[in-house]
Amino acid sequence: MSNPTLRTRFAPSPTGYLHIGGARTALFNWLLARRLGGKFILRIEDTDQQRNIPEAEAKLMQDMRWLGIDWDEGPDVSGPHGPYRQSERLDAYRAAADKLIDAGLAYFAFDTAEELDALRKQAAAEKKAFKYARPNPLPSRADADRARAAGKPVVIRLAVPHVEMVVHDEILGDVTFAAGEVEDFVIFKSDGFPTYHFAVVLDDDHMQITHVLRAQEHLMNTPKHIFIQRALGFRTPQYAHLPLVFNMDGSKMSKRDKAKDIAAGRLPREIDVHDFRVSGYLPEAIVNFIALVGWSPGQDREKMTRDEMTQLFTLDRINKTSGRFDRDKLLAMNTDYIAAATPARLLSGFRDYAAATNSPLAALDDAKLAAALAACKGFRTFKDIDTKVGPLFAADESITFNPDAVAKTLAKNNGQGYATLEKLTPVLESVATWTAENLDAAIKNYCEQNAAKMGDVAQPLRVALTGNTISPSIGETLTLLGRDATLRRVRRCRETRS
RNA sequence: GGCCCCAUCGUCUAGUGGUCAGGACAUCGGAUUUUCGAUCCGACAACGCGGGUUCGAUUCCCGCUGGGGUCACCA
Repeated sequence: MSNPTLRTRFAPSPTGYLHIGGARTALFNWLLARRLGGKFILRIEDTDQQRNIPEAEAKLMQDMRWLGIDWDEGPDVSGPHGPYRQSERLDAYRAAADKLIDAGLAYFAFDTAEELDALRKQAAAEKKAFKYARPNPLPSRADADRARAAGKPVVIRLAVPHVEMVVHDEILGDVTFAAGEVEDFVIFKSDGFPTYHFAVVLDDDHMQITHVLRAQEHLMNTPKHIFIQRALGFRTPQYAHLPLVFNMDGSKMSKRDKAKDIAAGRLPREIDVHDFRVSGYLPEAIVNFIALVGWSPGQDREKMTRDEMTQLFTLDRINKTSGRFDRDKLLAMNTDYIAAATPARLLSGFRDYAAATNSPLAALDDAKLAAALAACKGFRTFKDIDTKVGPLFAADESITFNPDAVAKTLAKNNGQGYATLEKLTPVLESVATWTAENLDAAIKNYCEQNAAKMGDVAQPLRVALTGNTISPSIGETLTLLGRDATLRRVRRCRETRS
């Protein structure tokens, strides 16, 4: 079952990083294309001059590549149906609009924003739905020129036929809109740019898109798009509207959440793909997780490689129900992926993470880093590595002692912890070969001779060496730190006793 | 408010005209443990309500309720 003529696309507008919801839309389009041997196209929808952000396009592409979602045609790889940026296709949009005007299928309108606003308010006051009233006769080109000369805004509206419209949706089934539901909407803005509706339809036709998978919030736009297609004589692609994804509390996942979290003194939630990268997630875990929000291969399958998903993906297994983004489950999945990753993948994954952050471990060579990663068995994200072993590779002076940790492990019982450090120093100094095994053995031996529990020794040591109670197992910790630094830090810690 | 979509554990979901309604995450309990992770074992937990259709509905139909989306010269 393959379909080489199948073409899907992802068409983000360049307003920032790739949103996690957008990533899912991109993934589903990609999955379908890969499943059926079709093509996946990336197109940049930059018709809103106000909102475009220069860096955004590059970021979007970087995030997609990071997730492993690659495209066959796009702004940077070109292809037979370009250009793949809407701002570079203005002539085509204008020509099409002209054609519609000439055919009487679209017409000029000169209303100001204020006038429209007033009409809408009035309709609302009368509890009626506002529908733009088509003038009769339609304004001529001369009228448009006069309006322009008079400084009025000139837009083009589609003359929408008064007929029922049935949208065939691959996920939702047939959705019917009564005649008159769709008003004469704007297809060309007064700034000379097409609206989204007009541009998508022209682009999808031009790029021979056969399947449009997009978020369900576009469902109400679909009749508009089909009306444009009919006016232009285009065929209609297959539509599939994906269920929405929300926060756990049911609210929209928005970049604003981050600002809200910061304002509330919380750690900002991850919203963009890039945020998850910075938080230390593995892209394959993210891809697996987002695929499962709104889609399921059945048979209780959850863990899947990209290839497995590609084999299993079908439109008829996409759900209609909207979902919530369960970060706990993502974290658990990431933990599993990390546990299952090869040392080499962990290494490359961490390098990737470090490139996007200011990880204190960025400067380590591969051998050191691999050792650090191995010492942290059971970690959940790459960020955990930073907190767990970061202090071991920082300068001695940068170690600050957590007061709670000091109180609990060192100062308690008249400074028992400090006393332990003192007694332990010669033990450590006498370890002939500084390996995790030897150090563990020496410390265990010390515990036995002094009737101490492992925690009584390990915890004071941890605090002395890192300022905190978190580090790999004590032998690993000492090995990663090295003999000299260990003895230095123990001394330094005892000297700081207040 | 108009239009449209949706409805299985707290969450993501599997599933069937007759099932002990399954899995995963979370939660709770226990085990393990030198910290934080992690790991192991166990438990709790769902078919929104009301009508039909049917020998029998969680499953099919209708209504209700609830949730959501959308009503721009944004995409």
